[in-house]
Amino acid sequence: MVLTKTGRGSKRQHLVEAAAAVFAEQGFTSTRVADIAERAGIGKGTVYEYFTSKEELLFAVFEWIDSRVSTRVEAVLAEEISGHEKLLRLLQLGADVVTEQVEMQPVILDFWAASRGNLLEDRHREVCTSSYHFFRKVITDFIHDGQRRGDFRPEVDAEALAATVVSTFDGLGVQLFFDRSLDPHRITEAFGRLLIEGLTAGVS
Amino acid sequence: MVLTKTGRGSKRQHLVEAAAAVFAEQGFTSTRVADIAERAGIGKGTVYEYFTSKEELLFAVFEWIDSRVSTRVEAVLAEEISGHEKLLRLLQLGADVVTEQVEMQPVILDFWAASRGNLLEDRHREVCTSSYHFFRKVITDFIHDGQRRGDFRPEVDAEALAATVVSTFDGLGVQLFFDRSLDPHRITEAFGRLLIEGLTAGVS
Amino acid sequence: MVLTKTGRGSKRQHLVEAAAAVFAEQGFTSTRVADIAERAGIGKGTVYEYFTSKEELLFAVFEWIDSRVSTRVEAVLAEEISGHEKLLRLLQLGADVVTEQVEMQPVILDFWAASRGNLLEDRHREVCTSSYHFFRKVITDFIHDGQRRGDFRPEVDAEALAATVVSTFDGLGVQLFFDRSLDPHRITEAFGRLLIEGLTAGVS
Amino acid sequence: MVLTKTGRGSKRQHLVEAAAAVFAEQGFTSTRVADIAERAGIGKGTVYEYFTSKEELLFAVFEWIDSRVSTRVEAVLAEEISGHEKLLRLLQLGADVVTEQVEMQPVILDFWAASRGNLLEDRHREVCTSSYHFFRKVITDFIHDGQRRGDFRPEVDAEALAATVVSTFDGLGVQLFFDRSLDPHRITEAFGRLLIEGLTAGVS
DNA sequence: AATGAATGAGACTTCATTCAT
DNA sequence: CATGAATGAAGTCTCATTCAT
Repeated sequence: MVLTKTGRGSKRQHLVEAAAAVFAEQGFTSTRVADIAERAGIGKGTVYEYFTSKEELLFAVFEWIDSRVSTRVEAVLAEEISGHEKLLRLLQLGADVVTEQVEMQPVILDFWAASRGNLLEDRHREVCTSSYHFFRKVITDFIHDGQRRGDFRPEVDAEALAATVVSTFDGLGVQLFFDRSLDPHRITEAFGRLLIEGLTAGVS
Repeated sequence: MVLTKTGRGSKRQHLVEAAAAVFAEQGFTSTRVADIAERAGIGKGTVYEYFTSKEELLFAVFEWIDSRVSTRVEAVLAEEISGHEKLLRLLQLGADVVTEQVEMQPVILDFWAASRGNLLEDRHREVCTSSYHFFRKVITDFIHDGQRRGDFRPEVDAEALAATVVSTFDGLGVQLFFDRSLDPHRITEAFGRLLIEGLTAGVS
Repeated sequence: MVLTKTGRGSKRQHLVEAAAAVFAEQGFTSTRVADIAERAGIGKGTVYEYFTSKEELLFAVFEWIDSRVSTRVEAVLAEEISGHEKLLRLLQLGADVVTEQVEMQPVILDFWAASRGNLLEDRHREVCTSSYHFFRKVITDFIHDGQRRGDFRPEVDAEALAATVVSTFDGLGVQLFFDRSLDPHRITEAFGRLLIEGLTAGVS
Repeated sequence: MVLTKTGRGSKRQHLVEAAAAVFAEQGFTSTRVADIAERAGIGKGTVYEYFTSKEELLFAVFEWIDSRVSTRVEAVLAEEISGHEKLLRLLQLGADVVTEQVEMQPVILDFWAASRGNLLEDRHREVCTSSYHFFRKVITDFIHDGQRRGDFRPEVDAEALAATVVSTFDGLGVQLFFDRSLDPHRITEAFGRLLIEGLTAGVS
């Protein structure tokens, strides 16, 4: 491995990605710290130079996955396109993420599940909650924006709809993980049609 | 404990419910078989008279939870009410279930998560897949029915919508588990409005 | 099973034989009391009506095996034949027993092994010791008899030779158990030639 | 414990010897891995750094015992002495080994017994068989040698006699273990006289 | 006498974590 | 910084034995 110019940060990141891969393949519980170290090409003890525990690594992996999605979402939001266009792009992104991340899904399931019977239970909840907050806020703001501009129907319950959207993609990720015969883009399209209609129906 | 007249079957069920409670509280991994036995008021070894492993118990719990929902869904489907009414009742049921089952949610998360790195991985997937199949079929049939009767728009992609509905409630269950500030009925209502509009817009 | 007229004794014996068969097949440690009960066609709890423990059953099996050999040995001793003839018959019997009992050998090995780390350790030793005593005495007496009659050389150490004979057949049983390519009759014949020569050389 | 200069290999050997001692005292079944660790002065988990299972340890102990005898036998064979002298030395060695190893005998009994009802059954058999092969071959070769040189009678069945010798010492080990009143040297002497006579009688 | 459901002691083994090098 | 040998806590599961029926 040639990581000469890499600083501490990137080695940590290297470890996060190795952990993500192994967690995804074997599941959190079945993964031994030694497996991660091996995958990362380092010694078992070295893992503890970067993370205080296996669980901490799970947090880091979850946050990494989460941040990658956030980044992509923010990129779409920053695009200078119409609200309608942006909605389509966001839905498209959701379908893409769900599709690309099927193999990473078990890590998310592990993170969710690990929240019980654990000293870090509260932190789990916080991380999840704040992630949900972020995504809901993005969508809520987006809807409010559209409503302000007169693109979306004003009577729509933006918060509730945002929660629905987040739920749908979350649930789709799970469902797809277990049943690969599903077509996320087709499903997203159907959902998108519902959304667009619901948001714009009757609007000029 | 008074279980005098209960046969072997109900003792098993008694155990399933004890396990469900403990799994929900402590999480699958943190639960020791002894905890379940204690909760059920029996000896540790007795658990193995009814289940071959702790994992088998998780299966049983999941199937129990799953079947309780199925039963309620089927009860609604059997009601002699209009398609529109039935849709509302199903959504209502979804919100109810999600609300009532928040405390059971971790068991579902555990079951999902337990599917990786496990000899029973395939069985996990099968159980999940067939559960999804069932719920999607229920909704697909329901939509098709409505389309046949002219209640719903014929161009709607029933399968995709069914997957959406299932995803939404699955995701809502998760989201609610982490963030109790959410109001599932309000969210369901917003989603329901979308659905109804999407299904019936433009239909006489 | 038709055991109508059989008294308690024969049911016990029935159990001993069932245990012998299962011990021989699976080894003492790997045998569960339930296996024995099943083989005997009775309930698991019933075993304890006849034997106080699994170990007690092992004793009974060993003693049964041992007594069957003793009986055969005594039958040969009772025959009215010359000392030389009798010696041949005894050797023949040894080879036969070893051959017939290969499949029972593991029970003997289990019994020997079970003597350590056991509350009944002393009893194990006693049973083994007395069995050895018996067989050595038989041979010692036989040699002394022959010496008295002038058939065998008087300077032969009867006790030591008896121990040798017992050792040889014991060891042959073990060796044959592991290596079925051995021919016990051929080996016994070679040993017998040694013995006869050693006992009779130089005697008229 | 001062093991500073000892490499990994000798630590393993240290463990083998600790295991041998504990197995001999308590028997394989009654020995807990923790007992061995304690005797070796290491942690329980450390045992598994060197051996994959308790059974594997039993193999190692058996092979160690076996190899020690082999080494001594080979040393005698390498001595530059007459065939007759060598035979005496081998018999003497057998008696010595049996005497010195009485306390180790239960380990051998355990190893023999452990061969049944076990996934490693075949390996048990192989190890025993090859040990027997070795010792029989040593004796067979020795007899053939003597026959070639005209020291031993040519009509003697070398293989059968070799099996007899091995059996005798095996059996003597067992018998002595249970009955310490026996004198192995006296018995060996009696057996030796038989052997020598049988091998050399009538030869110049 | 016969049964088998219930029991709980007990042991192997795993693996996250530590720490001396 | 890096390592991996050492550790011991912890938990699943087995099974001999009991005992109410």
